[in-house]
Amino acid sequence: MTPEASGEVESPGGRRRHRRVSMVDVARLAGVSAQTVSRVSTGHPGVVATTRQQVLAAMHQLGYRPNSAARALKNGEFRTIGVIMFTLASTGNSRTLEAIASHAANEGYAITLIPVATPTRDGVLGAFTRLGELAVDAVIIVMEVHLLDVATITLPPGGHVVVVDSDAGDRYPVVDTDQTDGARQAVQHLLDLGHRTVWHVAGPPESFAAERRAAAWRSVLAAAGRPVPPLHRGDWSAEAGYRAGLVLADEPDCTAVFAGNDQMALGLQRAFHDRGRVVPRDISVVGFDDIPDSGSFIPPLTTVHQDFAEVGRRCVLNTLRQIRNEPAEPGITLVPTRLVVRRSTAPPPGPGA
Amino acid sequence: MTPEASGEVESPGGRRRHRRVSMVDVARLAGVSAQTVSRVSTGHPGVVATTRQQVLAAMHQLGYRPNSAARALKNGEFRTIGVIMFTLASTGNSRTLEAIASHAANEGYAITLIPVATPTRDGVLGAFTRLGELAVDAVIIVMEVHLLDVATITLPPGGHVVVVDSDAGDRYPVVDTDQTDGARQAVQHLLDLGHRTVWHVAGPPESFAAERRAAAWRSVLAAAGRPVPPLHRGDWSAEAGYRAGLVLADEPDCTAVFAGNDQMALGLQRAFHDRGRVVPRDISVVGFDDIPDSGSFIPPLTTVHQDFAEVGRRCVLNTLRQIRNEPAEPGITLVPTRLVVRRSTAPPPGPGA
DNA sequence: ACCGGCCATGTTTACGTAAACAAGGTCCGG
DNA sequence: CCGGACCTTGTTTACGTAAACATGGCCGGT
Repeated sequence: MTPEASGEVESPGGRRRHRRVSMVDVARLAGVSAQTVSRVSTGHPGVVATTRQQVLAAMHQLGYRPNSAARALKNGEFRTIGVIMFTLASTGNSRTLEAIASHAANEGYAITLIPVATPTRDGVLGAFTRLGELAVDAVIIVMEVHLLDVATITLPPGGHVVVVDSDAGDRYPVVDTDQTDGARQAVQHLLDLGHRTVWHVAGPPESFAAERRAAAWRSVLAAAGRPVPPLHRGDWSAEAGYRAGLVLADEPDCTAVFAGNDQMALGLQRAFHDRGRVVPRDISVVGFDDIPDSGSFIPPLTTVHQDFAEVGRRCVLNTLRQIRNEPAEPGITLVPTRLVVRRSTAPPPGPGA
Repeated sequence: MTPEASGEVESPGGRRRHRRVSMVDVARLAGVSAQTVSRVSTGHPGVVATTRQQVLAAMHQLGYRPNSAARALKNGEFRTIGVIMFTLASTGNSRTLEAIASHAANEGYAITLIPVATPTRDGVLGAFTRLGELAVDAVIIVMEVHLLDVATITLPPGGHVVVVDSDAGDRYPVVDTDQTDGARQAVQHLLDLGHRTVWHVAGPPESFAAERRAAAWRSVLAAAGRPVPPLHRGDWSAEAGYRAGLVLADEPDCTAVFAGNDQMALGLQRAFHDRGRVVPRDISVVGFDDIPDSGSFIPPLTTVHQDFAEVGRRCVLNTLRQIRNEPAEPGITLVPTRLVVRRSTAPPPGPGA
């Protein structure tokens, strides 16, 4: 409650820009040189214990904090990783970001978030242009949309880039969920239950993830010699899933649907409910993502669990390897998925029902 | 990593240490002084057009990018805002962060994300300790949990702080959704439909938002002279809502429930569905947040819409005012809410059912 | 005891930028 | 035709830190 508890060297003239405490101030108080303060500050060995204590005491008394700008200028590194994201609205992106941030923090790195508000080519290029002058040592690009070829983008400083959820050829390391295997598990699960085939409501065609899941769906059906029903498209939203569901509900031989994500699965379930098609008795639904709510859908959704935390962890790992000039995992790092079976899937209705 | 300080590995065969292009390099190429390059770089007036063109050409040719560390050191400002968040898992936090990031970007500020992984007192204090050396001009604290009094926290550099969704007394400016009015609208809507009273499933007691919503719920009922049913608690999760719903479904005179957020409302709906209580015929449900999925719940959820984008905008506004030493909006800035009526609410069942 | 080496600490310097000051040129009025 | 205001460009300096180099004291071996 006291606005100024311990009156310090703070200028009494009001809110005047009080100069920060620097190493020189600490050095003067401790009776040593600035270099010794630097050694203590960086944990450098070769400072005798008594001196170290004096310096630490002086630091504490003055409230000394290292100036990261000066450090960055001197060392040529910012201990900061830039993260470029198109939106935080999707569960996947925000969970990945959270994992990136916390793992980076563990390694002593801060995260600078670079939002690309408008997912247009110009918006992206503008962000990359400004990137060069950003105080970052490396960049993680979370690009779920292939608006432009990542390989054509100008390099950020130092050329340290890791790409998530995208396709960068072999130019940059890529970390991604194993979309293909996840979709395979989903479709296989439905086939194993006895469904003749599986319908698919895919995400938008500009999404890499949507394309991979759709391709896997097609290939599993083809491999099993099953007919491939017409593909339905949504935009990841529950509303789009609902619209697709209204159409699918009228397809008499549609008994199993693999939705591109959980939100569209939610819309599907509502459409089937509205049309009187009971899930899973009449029709089975599988989602993708395993968002926290999906266990509380009506009925609880069988879905493919994505390990966003692991994706974030591997991103940071790869990024730090690049920064340290260690060999990064080349090519693409795939994070495995896991099918979570709940209550939205069942064998198809018997023919003599 | 070995802590040995010998690590001066300057491998001559390896790739050259590609030193960054500085103003001096540009100056040399353009045949001017470094100061002139600086003037062009900062858009300073007083450089004749022909000279400016030469400098710009040289910059372009060399791929010059200003070194933000040197700028920060010189100017004493980083053009960066730190954002402290406890979790990105909640819709509200990630949407708020996104709005903060995009508005800050519009003003030429970057966002540094500071995650507090463990919401313990030590975790928080640790984050604040490290804060002092972070390259930020101001800090926005999104603290939905009152683990410790914000007022007791040591000041970040410059003392520029804006708090979201919390209670900082009058020490720092606060921006928050108008929780009280939102909850009032929800409860009033149910009373207006003819319900005798409204039950409430609140968020955890350590959440400011949960407490405000519960208090408003109580006060509206009291003002209307209605009985106040026992309070149920959840942890914001759909699963907690489900558990509360199983209990409430057995309360014969429970015809209307106000859930502390949409996810708990989702759980409530599933519990009522499992218990054969039809929403909204037998029982009405109102949520809070208006997450994108809530329009696709079964039935579509009536809920209180929060304008997270506006919260983020006001945060940045207030923060920049502080940085610029302009008078900030004092006290608390409340962002209004809006009731979105969908299909989970209806008049109570008639007595002669 | 002497010398060489090692250890703790001090001094110098450079990182890239931009404010402050300096210098040279132009132009206009008197 | 000269003085001074103004305009463009150059030079100096400082921001805070840490590597590189310098210094001086202590200790052990011969």
